[in-house]
This record gives sequence, structure tokens and C-alpha cells, in this order.
Amino acid sequence: MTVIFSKKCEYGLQAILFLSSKTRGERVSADEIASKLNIPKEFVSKILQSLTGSNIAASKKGKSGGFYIAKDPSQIKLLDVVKAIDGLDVFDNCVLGFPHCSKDNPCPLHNKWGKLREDAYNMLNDETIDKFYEKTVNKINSL
Amino acid sequence: MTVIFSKKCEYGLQAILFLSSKTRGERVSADEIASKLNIPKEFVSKILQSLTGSNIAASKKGKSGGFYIAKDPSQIKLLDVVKAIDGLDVFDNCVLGFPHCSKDNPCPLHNKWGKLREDAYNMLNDETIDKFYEKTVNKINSL
DNA sequence: CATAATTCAGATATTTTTGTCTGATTAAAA
DNA sequence: TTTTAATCAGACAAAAATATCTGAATTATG
Ligand code: SF4
Ligand code: SF4
Repeated sequence: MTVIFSKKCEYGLQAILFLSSKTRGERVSADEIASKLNIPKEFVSKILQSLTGSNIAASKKGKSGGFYIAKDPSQIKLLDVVKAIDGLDVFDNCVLGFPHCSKDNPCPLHNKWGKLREDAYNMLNDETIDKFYEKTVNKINSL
Repeated sequence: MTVIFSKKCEYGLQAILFLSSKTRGERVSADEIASKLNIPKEFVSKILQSLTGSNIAASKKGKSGGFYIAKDPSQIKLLDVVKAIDGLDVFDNCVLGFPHCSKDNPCPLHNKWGKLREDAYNMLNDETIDKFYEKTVNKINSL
């Protein structure tokens, strides 16, 4: 069960974090990413392909090709990845699944949830993937 | 797209809120619930059936039968409904989909997310469905 | 008692998400 | 130049979530 992101998005985030733990420009094959992260190879490959479209990842074909990160890790926000894969609807929808109410007469959840959602958004908007470097290295080694 | 709950759970919450807007003990047919809330009839019926098992809803068969709320709205927490339908895993899983790390060396998200998650849990644990009465009445009428 | 309206259980169907396969293209290196 | 190892595109498959159907059991009411 995922929390708020789709599996695609979780895998995308994991893969980007993994790529960011490599030296800049180093190409990593879908095979390696998949086996290190326990993600189906073709699936992660598809996901990274789509992230090349968003200029988050980049790739090189052919022998000794692979995926790498398209810009400096400090320039990639977690939110960028989420936006590219799941979109931002989650930050806009009613947590109870109701069509939007006007803010004039909010239910008891509305403001509380609104606050949480805003915090979550800010969190993803503030955290760039370079900040995960140390943790990611440890994590990968422990899988 | 749902936010953090499954559609089943969203519908369940909506249905329980709807039932709570009726006078205590009044039986409401799946048909009425479905058409008022724009939910597939058989689906909401299934969901309420399952909630009778958790002693949140109750039902009466036969002519002029239907569903009703099993206890006083002030005794039903939103969390109870979530627990009965989706379970509580969402409050336990890593938001990035990683297997759990030890708390010794958390990534930058860990504590921030942990805090948000805790707030969300408390919110659902604090809010009882009686607190939604006024809003629910308005809401239903505006659908 | 017959009828109508309902829940209920279980099977089935549809849709969405997740995962896999195939073959084409690319490029390094033998 | 051939072989090898990779991405890529698009079709395909499997699983999970969502939705529908069918018929049996129940119960109020005429
Ligand atoms: S007021 Fe409540 S029901 Fe309406 S959109 Fe906000 S959270 Fe959802
Ligand atoms: S430390 Fe980070 S990656 Fe690990 S469980 Fe916590 S949030 Fe997930």
C-alpha cells in the first residue's frame, strides 16, 4: 500500500535519489537500478524514460549507456518528481472525496487538512535531492 | 484521484456522514444514499454492509428497511471508519515507499513527514462525525 | 397470504495500475 | 565490422481496485 504517491512515483523518487548518489554524469543501467532497489527493471526503465522528458533524468543509449541525473541534485526538488509523475491534484482534492465546497462554510476537516497539505507541499518543495545524499548511500548499501 | 484514502473509504466516510445527518434510527436505503452522493448503489451497499461488521453502521432488511448509524454520532470517530476500511498502514509506511529505515539515521523527510502523519492521525482521531452535522446537511442539499 | 421493497452473499465485469515482452535503434569495444 | 549492451517505443499481460449483476432471504404492508 502506498501512502500518497503512486508506486510509479515512489519508484521514480527512489530511482532519482539513487542516481543522485552516483558521481555526476555516471551512467547507471536500468538493470542495476532495478536490482539495487528491488523494482521491476522494465518498469523503472519506463519511469526514467518519462523523467527524461521532464529534464530530471537523462539517458544514453548503447553499450555502457544508462541513466543519469540531468542537472545538479541541488536543483531537483522532490516536488519536481512528484509533479512529473503523479501531478499535483493530490494537493487540491478534498480528503473525503467530496467535490469542492466553498471555503465559506468549511467542514471541521477543511482547515486542518488544508494546513497539513500545505506543510506537505512545502516539504516537497523545500527538499532537494542533494540533501539525501548521505542517507541514500547508507540506504542502498543496506538493501 | 483520491488523496490518501481509497475510494471505498471515501465513500464509506461520506455515507456515514450522510447517515449521521438523519434522525437517529431512521433507515435510509442504499438507493437514496447512492443517488444523493453520486456513488454506485451496489458499491455503497457493499461498503455499508462491511461497516455493519465493525458496529459503525447497522441495517434492517425487508420493506422499509435500510441502513442507519449503529451508535451515537459523537461516538464515531472518522478514524474508526478509516480503520475499518483501509486500515492504519498508511500511518506506518515510508512516504517514499522504502522499507523502513531505523530512526537512527533518518532521511530529511522522516521527521517532517512523521510529524504530518501524526497530525493527520490525531485529526482523524479527534473528529467525531457529529461535528459534521451542519456541514453535511448543507453539503447534501447542494449536491 | 401475496406483493413489494429492501439487505445480503457471491459471482462476474470493467477499469486502472502495475508489470512484462518484443523488437528496433544506438553506440562502445573487440 | 561484428558483437555486445544498453535505451526506447509500443504492444501485451497480470493484478488490484472499482463497479455491476443475480438471485436468495427478509420484512412491512395491503
Ligand atoms: S469543507 Fe470538508 S468536505 Fe468540503 S472540501 Fe473541505 S474538507 Fe472536503
Ligand atoms: S528515513 Fe526517509 S526513507 Fe527511511 S523510512 Fe524514513 S522517510 Fe522513508
